[in-house]
Amino acid sequence: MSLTGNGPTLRDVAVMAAVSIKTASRVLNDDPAVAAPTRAAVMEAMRALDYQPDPAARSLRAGKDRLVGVVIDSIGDVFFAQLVAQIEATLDTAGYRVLVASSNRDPVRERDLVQSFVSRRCAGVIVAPNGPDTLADLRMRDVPVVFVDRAGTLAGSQSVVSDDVGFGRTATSHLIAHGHTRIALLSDTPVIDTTRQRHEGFRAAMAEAGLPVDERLVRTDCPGPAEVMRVVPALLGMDEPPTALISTNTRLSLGVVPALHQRGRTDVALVAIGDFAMAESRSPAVTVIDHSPERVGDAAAAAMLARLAPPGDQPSQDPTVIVPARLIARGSGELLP
Amino acid sequence: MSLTGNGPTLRDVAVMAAVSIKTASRVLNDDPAVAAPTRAAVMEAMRALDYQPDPAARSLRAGKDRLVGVVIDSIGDVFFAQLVAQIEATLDTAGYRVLVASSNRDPVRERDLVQSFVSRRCAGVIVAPNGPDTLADLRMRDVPVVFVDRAGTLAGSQSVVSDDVGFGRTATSHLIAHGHTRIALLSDTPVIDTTRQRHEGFRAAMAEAGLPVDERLVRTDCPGPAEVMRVVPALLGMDEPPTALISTNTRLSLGVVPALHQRGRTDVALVAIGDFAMAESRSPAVTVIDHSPERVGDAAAAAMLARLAPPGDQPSQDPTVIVPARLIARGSGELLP
DNA sequence: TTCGACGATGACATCGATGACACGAGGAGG
DNA sequence: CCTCCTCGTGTCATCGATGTCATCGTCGAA
Repeated sequence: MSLTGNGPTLRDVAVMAAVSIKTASRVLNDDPAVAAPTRAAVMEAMRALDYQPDPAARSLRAGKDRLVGVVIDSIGDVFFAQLVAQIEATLDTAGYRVLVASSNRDPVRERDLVQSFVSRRCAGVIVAPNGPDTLADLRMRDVPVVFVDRAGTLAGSQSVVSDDVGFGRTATSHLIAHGHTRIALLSDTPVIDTTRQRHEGFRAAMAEAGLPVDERLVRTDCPGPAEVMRVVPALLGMDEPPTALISTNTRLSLGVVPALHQRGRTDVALVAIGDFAMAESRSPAVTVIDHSPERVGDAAAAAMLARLAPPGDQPSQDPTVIVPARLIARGSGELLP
Repeated sequence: MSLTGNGPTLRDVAVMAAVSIKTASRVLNDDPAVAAPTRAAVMEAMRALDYQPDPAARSLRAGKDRLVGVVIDSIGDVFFAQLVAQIEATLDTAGYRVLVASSNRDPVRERDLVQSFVSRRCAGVIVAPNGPDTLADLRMRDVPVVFVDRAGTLAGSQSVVSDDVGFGRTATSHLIAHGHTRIALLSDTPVIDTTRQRHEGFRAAMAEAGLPVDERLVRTDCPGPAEVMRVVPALLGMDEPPTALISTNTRLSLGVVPALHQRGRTDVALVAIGDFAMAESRSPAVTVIDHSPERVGDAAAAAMLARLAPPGDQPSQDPTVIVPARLIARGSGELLP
């Protein structure tokens, strides 16, 4: 009597087909060394019993499971939700299942989650890292790791990131091209890799144009929409207020847009990094830099599948894949000072 | 030599502590029948080796895994993303991991996913069902099922849904109270349970007010924002156009709002079912009925944990938990005809 | 005719952990 | 002083599948 009350096992299939368990297992694994009639009998039995292999047993014996762990900041964040959706879709075609967990930006939790995924025999792990070397010293059992959104450091791993420097640079030079010289940058802490790089792009573009950076306009104290709604009025109330704003991520845009709206400031130029729902239907419509979660997710999943493929046809990829920037001009970024 | 190159096993711990594997296992499972010094020695060994139990082996032997499968329409959908985030957070406190998969509204895929989760020995499954009886005839092994968002039918299961009839009724009577009599309902197909119930609430409110329902204003042909953007102008172009709109879900609101905006129609009343980012910062701000994914998710996870608790302290809950409606008046729903 | 090769299949151990049950030591009760 | 019981612990089988190696025909080559 089965403890689990579970469905039929390979043993049941074997009995019904009058072969040994091993032979049934061979059929299950497409082992060519099975005579055609035998194979047919086994397959028939599997169908008749509606047999389904037990992943736990397989995983235990084989040491691998068709499972990919995904650790991101939060599954509730729109960007990551769409990222995961795409990862799931791409991996699904290869028969992999997705285990998700939110790190809440906590490097320790991130580490623990990855370790637990590895212990769980995940075939691979996709991680949005919170800082450098978060995964150092883990017993990785050669489980392939792909970092997304932010580059990670780990021997043999691969990163799929966006062109964050390009994001910052493109947004900035777009505004400069429209005559702006006092440009404010709204961002969370530059501890985050992507944030730092967007800053870098901003400064590079300013330098290239020979413009000075007023540090009072570089705000790194905006973790979320609530803070932004306080910071924007403060900026606009300065003696020499900025004529243009750059919102460095979608979460912040969700604060910048209402803040401007509340004050009826349709004259302040704005470029948002990361597209968002209804950006098109504002007045003016919001110019954004498309930070497509789908493209990043698809690239990450593809990279993972490549590493999961049987060794030999390893495409030996670049250690870092960069998804490029794309500016979508809609009006708010084209306002003149 | 281990096939997996994995970390230490219980055997290693046992050897180091100079006890049998079984005793080590007892310590691991908090079996009281272990002498204090022995327990201490084993724990010390576990710490020293940084031992981590193998979920696959446990799951195989015990027939259960600390994993809860979640099957929703799409993890990319904001509503479900937040729902899952909350589920994850609540389950995490009890040490459960989340396995997610998107059904894409396909009942067959939904069925397969649930079956695969059950075969995988998930301790429980949370499902947003796509139609009645989608899970009939599955070998469920007594795995508890909790349906979310839409009620499901399955012996012994539980549903956590929103008060969808109430959503429809509240939205409608709110508009009626502000003098509207020609109210258009924008929705996707009433095959979806929640949609049907919102319709029901709409008709009930109309009937209670003694108002006739003009069937031309009841649009069930809006699967997404794109269609809505065609339908809204068509409605407003009628001989006797509606003076108020009800958007029955967030996805549609993302089309209704731009559609009205494009035409500068700030005079049309609107109540949206489901809150969304920046609903507050429109002109007029959008009156919504808060369809809080967090509350639904938390209730679902709590219900699951209750069923997962050791039998005996089963709180014998209601088969259906209903999260109530809450209208947030912001302006657009209070416009007069 | 005999032997080696090969094709098809099965017996058995194994992955890491837990359940059933047995066993030895020591204390209580007759 | 001898049972009987309890406590702490160990032995063995088991969960469901797969790797290793043995076995048994059968057929072609010497």
